[in-house]
Amino acid sequence: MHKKITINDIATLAGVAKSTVSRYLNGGSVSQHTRQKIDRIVEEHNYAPNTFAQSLKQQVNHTIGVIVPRLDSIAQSDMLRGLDELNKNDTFLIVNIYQNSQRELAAIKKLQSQNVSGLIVLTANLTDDIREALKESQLPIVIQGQDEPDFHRVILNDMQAGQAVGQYLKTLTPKNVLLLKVDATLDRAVGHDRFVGIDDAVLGIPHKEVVTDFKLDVAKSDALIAMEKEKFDLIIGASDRIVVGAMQSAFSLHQQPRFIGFGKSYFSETVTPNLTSFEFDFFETGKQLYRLFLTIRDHPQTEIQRIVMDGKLVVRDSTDLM
Amino acid sequence: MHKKITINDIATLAGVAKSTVSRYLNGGSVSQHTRQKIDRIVEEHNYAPNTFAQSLKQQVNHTIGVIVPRLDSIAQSDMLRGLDELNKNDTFLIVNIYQNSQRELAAIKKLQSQNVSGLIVLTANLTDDIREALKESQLPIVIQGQDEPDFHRVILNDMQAGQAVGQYLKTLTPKNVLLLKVDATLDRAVGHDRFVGIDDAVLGIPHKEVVTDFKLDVAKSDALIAMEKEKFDLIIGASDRIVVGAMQSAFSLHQQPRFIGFGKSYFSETVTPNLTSFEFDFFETGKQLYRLFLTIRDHPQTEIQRIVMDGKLVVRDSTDLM
DNA sequence: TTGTAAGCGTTATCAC
DNA sequence: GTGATAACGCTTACAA
Repeated sequence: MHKKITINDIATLAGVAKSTVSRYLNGGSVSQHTRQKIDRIVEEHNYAPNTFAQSLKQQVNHTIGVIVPRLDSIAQSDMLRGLDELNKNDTFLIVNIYQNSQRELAAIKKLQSQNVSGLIVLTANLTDDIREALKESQLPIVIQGQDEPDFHRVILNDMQAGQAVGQYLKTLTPKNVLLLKVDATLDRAVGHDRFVGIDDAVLGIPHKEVVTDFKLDVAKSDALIAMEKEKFDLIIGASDRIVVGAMQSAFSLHQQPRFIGFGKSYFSETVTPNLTSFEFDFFETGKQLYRLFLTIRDHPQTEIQRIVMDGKLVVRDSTDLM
Repeated sequence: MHKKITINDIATLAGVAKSTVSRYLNGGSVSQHTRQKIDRIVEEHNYAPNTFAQSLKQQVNHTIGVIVPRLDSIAQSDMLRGLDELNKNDTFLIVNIYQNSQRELAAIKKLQSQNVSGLIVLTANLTDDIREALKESQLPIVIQGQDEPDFHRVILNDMQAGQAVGQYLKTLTPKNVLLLKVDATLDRAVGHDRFVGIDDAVLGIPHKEVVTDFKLDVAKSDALIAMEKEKFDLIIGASDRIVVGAMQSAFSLHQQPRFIGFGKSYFSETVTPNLTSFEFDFFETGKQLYRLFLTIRDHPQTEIQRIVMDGKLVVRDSTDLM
């Protein structure tokens, strides 16, 4: 209702100097008497400090830019939840760049011009431009995704993931395995690292490899083509979404192979049968990111940190039912 | 690398007054000569204005607080995408309140103290506290969700949704219908409005009503109990998630009823069979929200606006296949 | 075209 | 315990 009240207004209303009000607000020593007067006024007018003036004066602010590649993913929203979980005094300025590196570059620039006090980048793949822009920045920065040697980072142990799935695969004694991969040059962690252990495990087992795409439709039709030619009793996809595509193709072909996915998605427990999947704890990953960020913000000289998050295989009906 | 440079530094480096630099930056008249000098310096030092000082001076800023009830929902992320789509100069400060009204109240307070220039609230249900806090605020505010008469708002036409599903339902000539509702006192739009047309349509058709919960597990077990007692050939749920729960129960009972959901979710096209669902265009809803916000921000005296978004029934395999 | 100076709301220093 | 006063970086009359 009332116009925004300032420290100055309070001072005149209380008949004191603004510096006294400031002291009052910041817990300095104030006499009983003035304290009460100011108390009343602050209460009544619902005073809130002007954060711009504060930031300007104090030369610090508690806004952290968070760049996310997308929002419609459980991985991203869980990581954000992890950030929120540990947050006390910071404000996260979340920018969705819609998996577009142009937008990402623009976001970095814009966030810097907004004087954020640091950057948490959840995007996996840094282009040269972006890597450059981040390096030039004097801000504390933490990234999540690929294993970039020049940055403080929290990464997922995709190697371990592949090993675990490889081990498990053997216990299923499949007759013919279909591997749905993605282009390793676009996403090394997923396209390459995740499959090292699996490639090992399928040696000696009949199998076929198809390079497909993260999109559901593409994966679905690529899988369909492969499954029409020969029959598989185990299908492993580079991501849950890819596997769901394959499931739909299987359904339409009246086939019932077993399935293994990766990631942790909205799907694993809603598709039928529920999907066996190697899952990472993105919530915990978010917390680690924030901890790491605080560390390097408060100790700028810290040497480059690299935190690796392990995951675990969650066995559900898609490999268990039949 | 370099410490942050200010307008003052540029001025001394260029040997001019800082007001000249300011004029240069804001497109005022500057001579060829000085322009070039300043150009060089700005370029070289990668000058970016201090937004705090700017906002402090200009008494305006372009940060809009956006309160979302959750992030792991296609509805929310599509609305946010709608906001981004139309955005030119604003910065959205997104706060996830995790469907917790305590957090929501805190978020409103915090955003105000951060001097945002307005609020876009995507939460459906306002508690008295929150309604109060929003009313007291002198900021431009737009809400999405329930039909709150005192606020500028964009709402979904849940009445129309129910009518459309009711119409369609009749064409399916079901023998026995299961309606999975939610508590109307908690969410009137979903619990009540969505079912008006459906309740009409099932008059004269055998049917059963169960009040369940938005959570997948709860819906699943509530559906299971009902489905064990009698057999249904059509199941309608208040949300897609609820229907997915029912689908899983049907699967485990080896039943194959038809299904209709509401909302637009990550599930509709990943479950098998794909789900027939009444869908709203949340992307468009987000755009409308932003348009409405700009209108009321720029014309504070505008009378209360109410925008209604229609949706449409998308028929997929879950009612079509058998 | 350019410079001087005041002021945005806050904090901090330093006399009183 | 209190109150001038300067300063943070920027914009904006107004004067030169």
